[in-house]
Amino acid sequence: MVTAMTAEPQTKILVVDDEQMLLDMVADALTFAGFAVTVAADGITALNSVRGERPDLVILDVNMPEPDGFQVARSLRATYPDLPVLFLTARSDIEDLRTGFESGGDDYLTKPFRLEELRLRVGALLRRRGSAEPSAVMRCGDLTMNDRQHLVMRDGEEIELSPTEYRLLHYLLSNTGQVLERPQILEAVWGYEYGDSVLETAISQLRKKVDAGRPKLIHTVRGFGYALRPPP
Amino acid sequence: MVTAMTAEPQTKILVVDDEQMLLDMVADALTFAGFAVTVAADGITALNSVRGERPDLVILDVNMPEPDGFQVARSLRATYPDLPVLFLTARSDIEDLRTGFESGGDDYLTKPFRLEELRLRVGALLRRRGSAEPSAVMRCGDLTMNDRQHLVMRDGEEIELSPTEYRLLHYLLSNTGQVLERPQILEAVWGYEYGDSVLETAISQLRKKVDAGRPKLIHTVRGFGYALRPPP
DNA sequence: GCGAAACCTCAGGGTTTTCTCAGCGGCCCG
DNA sequence: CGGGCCGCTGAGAAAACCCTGAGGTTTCGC
Repeated sequence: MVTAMTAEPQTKILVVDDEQMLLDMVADALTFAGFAVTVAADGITALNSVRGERPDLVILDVNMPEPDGFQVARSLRATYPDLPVLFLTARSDIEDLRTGFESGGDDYLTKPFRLEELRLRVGALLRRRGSAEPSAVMRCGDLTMNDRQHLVMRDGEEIELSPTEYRLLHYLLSNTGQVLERPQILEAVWGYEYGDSVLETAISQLRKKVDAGRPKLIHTVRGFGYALRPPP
Repeated sequence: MVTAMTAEPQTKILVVDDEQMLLDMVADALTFAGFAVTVAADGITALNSVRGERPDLVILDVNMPEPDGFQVARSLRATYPDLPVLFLTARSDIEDLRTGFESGGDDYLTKPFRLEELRLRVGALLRRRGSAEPSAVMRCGDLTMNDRQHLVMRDGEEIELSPTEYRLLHYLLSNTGQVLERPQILEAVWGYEYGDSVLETAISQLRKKVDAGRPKLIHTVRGFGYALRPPP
């Protein structure tokens, strides 16, 4: 791997677009502006790339096959609530705009756009985010999750989780104390179009691993949803 | 009659523009969207207003006499680095855009724009800031309800409620002091097509848990309905 | 390709919650 | 003072809600 030898921790940006030409253009412009740019041509690749690369910002084309930009954003939002997302789209439809912001986007740029404007908006988003970087370890009682190392521990013992279980717990942890309604969780962790049973099964599994014997952290709030709460 | 969605402890927005008509339009739209809106017609007034009102977000027209939008923004940035700023402008000049972001703006919208888009962008900025976080605690005397945590307490003690009881109390609390007629409550909590008996039973249950021994909060208004009132 | 792990669906069963109903008691007005 | 309306409350049946295990399919690693 011959990537940058700069000692300076470069800001990483992931650009996702299935249109090769646009992808190149955007990537070049941002690279020229001094960012470390990674690219992905589809949603799945993008999600994997985020997991691996840990970019500081993601630029998403809305109009893609498979998981479109919105779906990718929702998925990201579940696991990385603080990761800024900027949408690119050809349609300037107000409906799209709404969908974009509702799936957790931070900015929205319609094609054709000036590369300069993109650069400026990226700058504004990054400036904001810089100030509020929390530690990567989340906690609730004696349960901890180190997201960088992908390590979950309860009372000193490591807990092994499947990907879905991990994402679910991550979502619960990043909203500790709050009661989360089922559709909300489903949307964040699965990305909609699933029934409640999926959630219930996952919760059941998760409890077996997390709340085994020990005091309960995962609480059912009948009629509403679930909540992660410390014991006292 | 609009049957309001949620009564958030309102988020405050300051709108600054020297064009009266536009100012009104924007202010109205945001008020309708549920924000507490303050207005200012010039930069100086705006700066004073920020000091006094502590808004959660500022919308600035760029093109104003005296201190223009950019100058106001720079001024604000010095004292309130975390206060999000959104620019409005007639010129879509790239130079302006640059100046805007460089003076600390967080977003930039060129006229003409759709009010809906403004609303969405405002939402996105607030979400980031965490300001959209409604403290979400309602109160009546020594009774409190934290809606996010689904936690109801009276005089320091936790009270456990069933879903219906919770929804009912939530509705009463968000209309504290008012006399609510039965059909109104039924529609809000049950969604009609039920008889009065259902309400009466629920009220009865609720009283047992909320007004146990202590001074009455839930009052019957004979011939009309019910009201939640703090003791004198 | 093969096997294992992960995932979704589905149905059975235990609990809690909610609705209905009917009797009781108090308030208002004649 | 008494009748009639209105609202309160308890009990039981019905419904809703949630948990869990099993089975079949897809995904992933080797």
